[in-house]
Amino acid sequence: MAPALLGSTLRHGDVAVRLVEVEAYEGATDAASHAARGRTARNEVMFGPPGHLYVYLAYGMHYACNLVCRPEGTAAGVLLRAGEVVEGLEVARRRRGRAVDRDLARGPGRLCQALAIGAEHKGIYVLGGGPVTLTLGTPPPTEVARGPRVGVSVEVDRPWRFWLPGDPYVSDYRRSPRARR
DNA sequence: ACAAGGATTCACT
DNA sequence: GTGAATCCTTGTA
Repeated sequence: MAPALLGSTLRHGDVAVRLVEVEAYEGATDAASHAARGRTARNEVMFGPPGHLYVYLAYGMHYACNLVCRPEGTAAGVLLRAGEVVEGLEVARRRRGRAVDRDLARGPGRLCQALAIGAEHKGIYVLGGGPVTLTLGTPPPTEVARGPRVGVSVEVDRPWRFWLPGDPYVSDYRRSPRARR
C-alpha cells in the first residue's frame, strides 16, 4: 500500500497535498512501530479498520498522520511524510508562516500544519464523506525509490520509506540521532 | 507516582 | 552542524 499511495492527494477544505513520500509501519513484527508493544490508548486507531487516520503528537509539538491500511485487528499504518501543496496555496502559506513554498508540506509535521490536521482528526475516515479525504492517484506511480525510515532508532535496515525519485518536495533524509555514532 | 525519550522543526552559528 | 522547544505516552517501581 505504501508505494501505491505516492501520487495520491490528501485534501482538507481548501488545501490539497499531492503525496510524494511515505513510510510503512507494521505491528508486532515491527519494533519501530508505535504498535510494536500491542494495543494502547494512543495507537488503537492502528488496530482499527482501514481508511482511517492515525494522528499523533510528535516531540510534544508537531502532529503527524498515518493512513491505516490493514484489516481490523492487525495494526499497520502508512506515515504521510511529505507532499506538494497543489491547491489552497494562500491558505497553506498563512498556516506555515515564513516557510518557502517548497517546504510547505515537506516533512510530516509540516504536512499536518499545512493541512490543519490535528488531534481532532484522530481516527476519522478519509476515503469519502468526511472533511478530510484521500484520493488515490491514477495511474499509480511507475517509479518509486525506497530506503530506511527517518528518525527511528531501531529497525534501521528495514527499507520501508518510499518516495518519488527526484521529486523536489521529498523531505531531506536525516539519520536517527540515536542511531548515530 | 516518576522518569525517559520521541515516526520533528526551526533558528542560529 | 548544533541545540532548544515542549508534552504526551509508556515502562517501571
